[in-house]
Amino acid sequence: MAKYKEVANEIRKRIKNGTYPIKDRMPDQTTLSKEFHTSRVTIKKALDLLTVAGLVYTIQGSGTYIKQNALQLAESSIRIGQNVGLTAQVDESMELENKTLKFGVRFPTEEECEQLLLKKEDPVYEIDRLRILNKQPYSLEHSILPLTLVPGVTQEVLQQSMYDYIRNELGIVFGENRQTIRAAQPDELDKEYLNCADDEPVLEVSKVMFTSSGTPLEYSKVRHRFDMVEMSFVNLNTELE
Amino acid sequence: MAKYKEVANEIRKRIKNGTYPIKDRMPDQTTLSKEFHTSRVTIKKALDLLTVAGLVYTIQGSGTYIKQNALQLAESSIRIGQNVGLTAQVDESMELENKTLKFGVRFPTEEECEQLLLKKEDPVYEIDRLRILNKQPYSLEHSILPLTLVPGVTQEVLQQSMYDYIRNELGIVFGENRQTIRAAQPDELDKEYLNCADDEPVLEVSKVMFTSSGTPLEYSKVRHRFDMVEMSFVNLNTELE
DNA sequence: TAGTGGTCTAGACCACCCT
DNA sequence: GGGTGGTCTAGACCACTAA
Repeated sequence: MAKYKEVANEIRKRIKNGTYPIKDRMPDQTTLSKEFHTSRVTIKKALDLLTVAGLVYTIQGSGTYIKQNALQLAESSIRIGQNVGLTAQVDESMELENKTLKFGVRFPTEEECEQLLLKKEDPVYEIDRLRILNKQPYSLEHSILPLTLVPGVTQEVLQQSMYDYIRNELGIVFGENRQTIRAAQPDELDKEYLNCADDEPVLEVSKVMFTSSGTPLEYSKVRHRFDMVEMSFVNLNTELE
Repeated sequence: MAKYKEVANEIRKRIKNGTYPIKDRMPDQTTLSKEFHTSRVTIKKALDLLTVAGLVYTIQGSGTYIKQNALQLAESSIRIGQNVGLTAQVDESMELENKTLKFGVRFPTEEECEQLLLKKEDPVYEIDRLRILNKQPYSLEHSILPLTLVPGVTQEVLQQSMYDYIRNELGIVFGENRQTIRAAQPDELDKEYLNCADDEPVLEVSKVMFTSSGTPLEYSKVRHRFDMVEMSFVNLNTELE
């Protein structure tokens, strides 16, 4: 473990246990560098980590201060880049079932070419799955994946986790993803599989997943019953420049 | 402008204009430090910026590489922490009108106390506004703000921008915010003001806005017609650790 | 084994806040 | 003017990759 991460963790502990009281000013960087037997640059890198994590903030010429909501953050598992997820999380006690509705190969549509940076002749998998949580219909997932990037998909893979297969079997490292969320009226599939009445909407999440090298890997649209999920995230530093 | 930011901008330009081709390896850090007449540490800080921005990625022992989707990012205005917003952006040519439906003062509910870290005796403003875009009902906004933090709100402020008032008149610097998005069936207010039919859902966005020092400033719920908005964001580095 | 990125140091100078 | 954070340097060592 790098020293600046160790220092950051130690300071995080101190904030959590009250050694550095909320809203107080922290010891200055020079003092900290002496205490931790390290250079000031290393202290600065540690404090940068905590700043991005939302625990502290600095004012040049004044000092480093603890945020008032630091304790909430120290408790939770929110981390940089990891701050997006379905609130209705699936935990150990829940039973998740996959039902494959469609599994085929075809050429991509124009929209899919654009999203996945493909040519018209690059074949893709088209996969429709119904996710069932505790015997209740949970979501309808429509996924498009380039055949050349993600080869060897089988019915068995679809029953398990597609992402586990991509990560563990194919050795692909995930990078960023882009999502768009909207509310929508239920269509025929929603009514059939999610048991939506005419006036029961769905929350639709479109996502493009990229590898760490920036290659588009998957374009998916997931539809949820409106009463089954909500999406939460933290938006940092809206006042940059 | 700090030197590492200048270097980052120059490298960004080179990626954009093709000096460093997509998916190629960049010159190594030592070479770059000589070219820019600076230290390697400064080059590293510049590359860190570009990494967070999603333009490049590094593999220790191997090199620094350009991401395949770097060009899309270089074009767009997406920045760190700024990567969340309504897709239906309001630009200059659009006409935005505010209609105040309710403007009152009261004590907070239990939920509001929890979200805003208030005591039961701390009074709050309760504000309901209808936003009208190009003569079309756009959103219904319900806001709760602590009276002691945001004093002096007037009808005139509500007609203009509340955030401008908080920033410019009160000198408060915004920090992070937390949002939750869900789909919902229309209620009576939605039907009256957003012209929702019974089967036309709304997209509801709950938000808690914090100051830079981490004090909760505003708790709001905004409801949109399902066909007027969608929310987009970029989720970075899902594979940390 | 050679090349490359990751980290760390000690000291320096500057910009900014506060009194 | 004194204190504090932001930046920068030159050099060093380590960890990892790739051949």
